[in-house]
Amino acid sequence: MSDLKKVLFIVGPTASGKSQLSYQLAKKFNGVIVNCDSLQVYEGLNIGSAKPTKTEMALCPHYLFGHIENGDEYTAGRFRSDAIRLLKNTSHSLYIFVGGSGFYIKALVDGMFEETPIKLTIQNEVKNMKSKMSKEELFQFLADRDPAYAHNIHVNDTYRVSRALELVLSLNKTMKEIQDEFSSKSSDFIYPHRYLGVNPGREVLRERVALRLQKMLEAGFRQEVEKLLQDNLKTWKPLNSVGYKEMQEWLGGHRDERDFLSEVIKNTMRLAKRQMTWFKRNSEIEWLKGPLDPLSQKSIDFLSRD
RNA sequence: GGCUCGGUAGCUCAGUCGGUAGAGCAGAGGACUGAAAAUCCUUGUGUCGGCGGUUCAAUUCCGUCCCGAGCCA
Repeated sequence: MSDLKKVLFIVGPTASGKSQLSYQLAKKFNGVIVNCDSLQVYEGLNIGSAKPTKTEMALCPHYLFGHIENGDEYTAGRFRSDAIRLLKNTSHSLYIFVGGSGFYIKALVDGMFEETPIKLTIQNEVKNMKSKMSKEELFQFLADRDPAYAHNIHVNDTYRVSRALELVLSLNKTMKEIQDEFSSKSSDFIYPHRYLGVNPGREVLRERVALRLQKMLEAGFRQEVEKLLQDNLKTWKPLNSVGYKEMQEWLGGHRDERDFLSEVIKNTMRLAKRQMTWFKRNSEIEWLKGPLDPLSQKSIDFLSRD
């Protein structure tokens, strides 16, 4: 019955007006909203992640928002399986995936290899190497086992070097072999889909980001982070993301309010840029300057047909 | 009004014993296969304040003017 279901992706940089567009389209074409943002999946990250409010969520069904407990780890792979399960197990005709996490969207549409749990011994081995070797030595160690993948990444990117080492040592295969093994299987993502992109341009975006940050503070962003810190989540990785990181520094007395504001705006703009780098590569995206721009006939046809 | 110190990239500044200049930050571009709002890479032409003078050659020396800061009247 999957042929009755279709998927619309609404992508674009943070604060571009994606949500607004998604609500208009959900209403007009009777769609449901699915989250495609790596932070909004967490239960306790509401204000700072710009998650839709309760009022907004009441407008139509929402999925994959806040379904992960604080302190838990989430990944692109889990997002992919959550999204596929959702598509299989529910029966709406239009799923509107909204969010700025390009990696998650790619994982969903293009697929990913099966999750491989990394044995504790290997985790420790890599951790150990990381602390004892220089990053050049660590990189060389990977390059000896997987020259092709090492060629793709940079010596300084110890995050990717370590991750690749864990996989290569666990499976005793190169990254390319691991990835190829996957591509020989067909993707589960079989639904007809289209992409709409919203990007108002840098200047407008900067204003929107600044305004949104003010609103976040008024809505209690400080208190949200204070509570997370009380719950002993200081080292939880999502709290290292834009806004949450700077808020911790402000609360800890390492910045004042002015400094906090300018730093968050700057880092949000950088995030927007990285998000756009991801989306520019996808030539299927139909770009709008704002949520009120008219859609192309092709998109309207896609959304209208049953 | 006099004296002193400054005026070099969007910002803060370095430098050239005369051969047209470079750092940090900001900005821009990019990569991305389980932290992705993360992680990482690449990227600096600017009337060296204006106008004259000396010189083969001036951002650099000299004169003068403009602007800023400070001190003295």
